[in-house]
Amino acid sequence: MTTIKDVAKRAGVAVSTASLALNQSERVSPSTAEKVMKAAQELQYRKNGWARDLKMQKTQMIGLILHDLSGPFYASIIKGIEQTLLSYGYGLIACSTLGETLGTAERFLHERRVDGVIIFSSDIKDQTLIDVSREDFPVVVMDRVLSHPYLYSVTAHNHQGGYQAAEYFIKRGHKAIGYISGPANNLDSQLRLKGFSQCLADYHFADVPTKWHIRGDYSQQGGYQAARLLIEQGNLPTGLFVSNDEMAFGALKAFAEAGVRVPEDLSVIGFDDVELSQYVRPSLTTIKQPKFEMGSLAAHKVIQHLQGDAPKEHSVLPTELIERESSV
Amino acid sequence: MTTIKDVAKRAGVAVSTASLALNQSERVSPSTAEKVMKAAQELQYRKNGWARDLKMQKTQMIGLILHDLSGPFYASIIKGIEQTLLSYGYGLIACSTLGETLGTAERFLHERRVDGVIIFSSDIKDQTLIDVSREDFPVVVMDRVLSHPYLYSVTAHNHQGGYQAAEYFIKRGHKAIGYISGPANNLDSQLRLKGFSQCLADYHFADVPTKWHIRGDYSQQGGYQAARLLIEQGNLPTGLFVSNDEMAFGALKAFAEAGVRVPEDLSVIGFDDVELSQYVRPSLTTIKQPKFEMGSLAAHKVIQHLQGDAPKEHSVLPTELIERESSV
DNA sequence: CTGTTAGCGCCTTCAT
DNA sequence: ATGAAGGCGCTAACAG
Repeated sequence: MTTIKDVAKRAGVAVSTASLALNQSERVSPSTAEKVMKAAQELQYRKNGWARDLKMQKTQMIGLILHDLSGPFYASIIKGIEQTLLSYGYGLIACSTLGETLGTAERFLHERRVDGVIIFSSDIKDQTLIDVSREDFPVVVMDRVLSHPYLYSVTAHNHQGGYQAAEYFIKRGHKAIGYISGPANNLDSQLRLKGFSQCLADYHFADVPTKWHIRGDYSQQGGYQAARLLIEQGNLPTGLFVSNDEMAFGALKAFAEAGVRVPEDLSVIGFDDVELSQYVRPSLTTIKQPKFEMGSLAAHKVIQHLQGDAPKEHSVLPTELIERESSV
Repeated sequence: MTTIKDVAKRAGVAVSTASLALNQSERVSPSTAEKVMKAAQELQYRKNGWARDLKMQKTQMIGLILHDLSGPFYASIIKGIEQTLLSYGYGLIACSTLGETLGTAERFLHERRVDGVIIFSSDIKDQTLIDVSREDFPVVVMDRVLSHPYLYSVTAHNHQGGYQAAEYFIKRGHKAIGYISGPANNLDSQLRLKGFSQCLADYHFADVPTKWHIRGDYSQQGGYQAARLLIEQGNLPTGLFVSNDEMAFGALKAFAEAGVRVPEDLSVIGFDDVELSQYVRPSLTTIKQPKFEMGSLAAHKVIQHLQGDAPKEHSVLPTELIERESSV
């Protein structure tokens, strides 16, 4: 392992000089600079980023903790985060909390390996986040709202989104309305349901009967199975709100297989507006979350905090119903 | 920023003792251990991961460099990598090469921030990989094949996959065959095309005429536009091979909109077997890459190398045609 | 069982 | 313009 020392020795200069040269400082003569560069080249020198960070007391990197690194839902959010971070000269490194053990995520959280983190994974407990956030380690959550110093949140207005879905059904004259919800421990899902029920109540409709309220897990398979359940009960609703697009895709598959026509027999509304929503057949009516903006805003908050600018604690971004072919 | 020194002082012990206690060593008496723990608690001590890594000369983390952190195609690969890494006690951190600047990716590559890397992004040049790989920094590429010490590769048998697609069309009696390829600089795409053409030649078919060979960019939009182009030419082929599933989704949308019936008027075959392929309508016939295995194998190679076990340099995994509704 | 000492690789005053 | 020395936070001999 060749270090800056080796480079200095080979170039015949002091370590400090080598350091300066390697960092393009002006304070070193062109000739020595060149010598150093040449030596570095010859020795295949690679700087050790962590040693530098240790000295500098910062990494210029923000950690992103996701439940599932590759969920389609995260796509735009990540882009939003990445772009904003980049514009401030920060890098993004991501990890997931998929495996039982929180491995890497823990290390980001507990070992000061990044300058701040953005979290979108309900696998991390509230208490952990509270414990871990501090003045020089801001935390932004995107899947819940937590009030604590150094802890910020950016979420979509899930309640509103649920409300919009219900209102759509009501205004279109649907009477028989069903709901496929997300994981029980998931706050987003709870809020969507709450908004949905609220709207039903506001319009003096009965709440969704339990036989039409199936719990899913936000996966395509889960949506498929939930829809199968609905189908096997006979007697389908005419409007079905599925609390995320992925499950909606699974549900659409199940309906297609069972010969249930969407939207003729059954209108389906999803949630998220994943890119693919417009590509499935029938294309999916859905509640859009402003994902790119959410990501961008989350990144802004981390950076602003790091720069001492005290950003707004909680931001809730509006949702929007996007009508496509799956509903009528 | 509270350090281990502060903890030691507060607990009234030496730094080394504190270190031992904090790392659950047996060599420290329960009573002192407790004192240390208590002090750490009170001071809200967080260990500094980099300092530890610096000392230990390893991070126990592998970097994953993707073109686009959230492409659906990566989903299974990431799971494969993650699971294997985990079983060896390694963590995974990922970054993308999306923004113009390779920012974080560069830092992984050049600054020894991880113990090894796995790469699936054609944004990184061959030469960079060659320069950067070394005995104590193994590199595994998944989007190309490179021969160099400390550089390993895991790919799907893209040539074979292309061949399978063509053979399917031929055996089903298709005479008019089209092709939507990927980005020009993409090796995978080139191989798929080559395999496809090879098969055509083997069966004494003419190669795909240029008017039916459209270049895409592996995105849904790209696939959509490519298909539009095909449609506007009038005169469609009866069999269309699209070199990845994402583009195929876009193409299916274009065909649906234009009233081209799939598979009655036109059979479509994709490539990858992304999870969603089975959920779109019509579900997509596609060439499956063993993504999970590929990821797992890539991870194994990094680890094996790190453990001094000299893994096989190149691995090419077989593809498989999965027939669904989009072809006949 | 615990403390002393010596770095890991790097950057940065402070001299020269 | 360059060099010497100190230290970031941590761990690991080596003594005691």
